Amino acid sequence: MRVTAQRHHIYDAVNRLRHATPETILAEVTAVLPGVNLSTVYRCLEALEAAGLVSHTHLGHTPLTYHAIEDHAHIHLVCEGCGQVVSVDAALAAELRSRVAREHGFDIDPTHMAMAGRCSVCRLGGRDD
Amino acid sequence: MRVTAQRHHIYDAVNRLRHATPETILAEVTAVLPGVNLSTVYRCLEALEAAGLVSHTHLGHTPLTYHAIEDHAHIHLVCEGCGQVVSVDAALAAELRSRVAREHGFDIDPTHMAMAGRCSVCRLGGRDD
DNA sequence: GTATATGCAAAGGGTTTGCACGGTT
DNA sequence: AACCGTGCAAACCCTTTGCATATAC
Repeated sequence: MRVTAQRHHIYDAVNRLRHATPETILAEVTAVLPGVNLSTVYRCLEALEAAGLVSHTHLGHTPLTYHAIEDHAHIHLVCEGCGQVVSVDAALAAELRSRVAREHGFDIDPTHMAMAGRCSVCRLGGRDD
Repeated sequence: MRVTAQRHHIYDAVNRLRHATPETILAEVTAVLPGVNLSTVYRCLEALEAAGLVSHTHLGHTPLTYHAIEDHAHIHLVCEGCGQVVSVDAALAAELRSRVAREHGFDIDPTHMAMAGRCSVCRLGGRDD
């Protein structure tokens, strides 16, 4: 894998940002490397992911989010009320994982897609949307 | 809520199809009601959902899928190898739900977003994608 | 009769692709 | 020198929106 300035800075941006989207990564990288293109960001992220250096999570309605591999061991909870993203320990899904594996032979990765729900504030506040 | 032929047929199509997407619903409805428009499908689904008659699930890379409310009590597992969608009882996530509720005050709806993973076939077959 | 749904066409957001140029190895 | 990565522009897919017409109430 070739080392280019773009890949380097994109990798750095992912490590620096929380819930980094291609757009926020582009903004971050452009500050130090003007002229970078969005499609380059997409292609670099793909390459970095194939190389096992970053990974992505689907949050739902928003664009894909990327994060460093080490940050990966949590489940993302997206509040349908306020959109807030809460991260919780992936170990909380251990029992679900083992039961699904046992009963259905399916190996779940609970970190790859967020789970929807309602945060405490929206739940108590009765916020509908 | 007004009862129109479109809404009626779209509702029927959702009840008939599995993992109904707006496109597959359109095809189904067009067969019996030619000239229906995709945007009508989207708007009707929105109305039916607001009325509590259908609900939708995010499967990941694919378009939204709609289903009848009664069918709703399962978690969708999407295999990253073959794309297969497996449905399992939502009760399997009961412990995860209560722990997250207790520890984070967050009320998870495990049915709204699918969970990614690998089905038994792809796991054993070592399929990468 | 009036408010709401529909069809159509166009726009929108996120992501992917084709191609020629430039940079890494 | 060969190949891979980049910038640019256009295309792509899914979804939403504006507007005039048609329809349910």
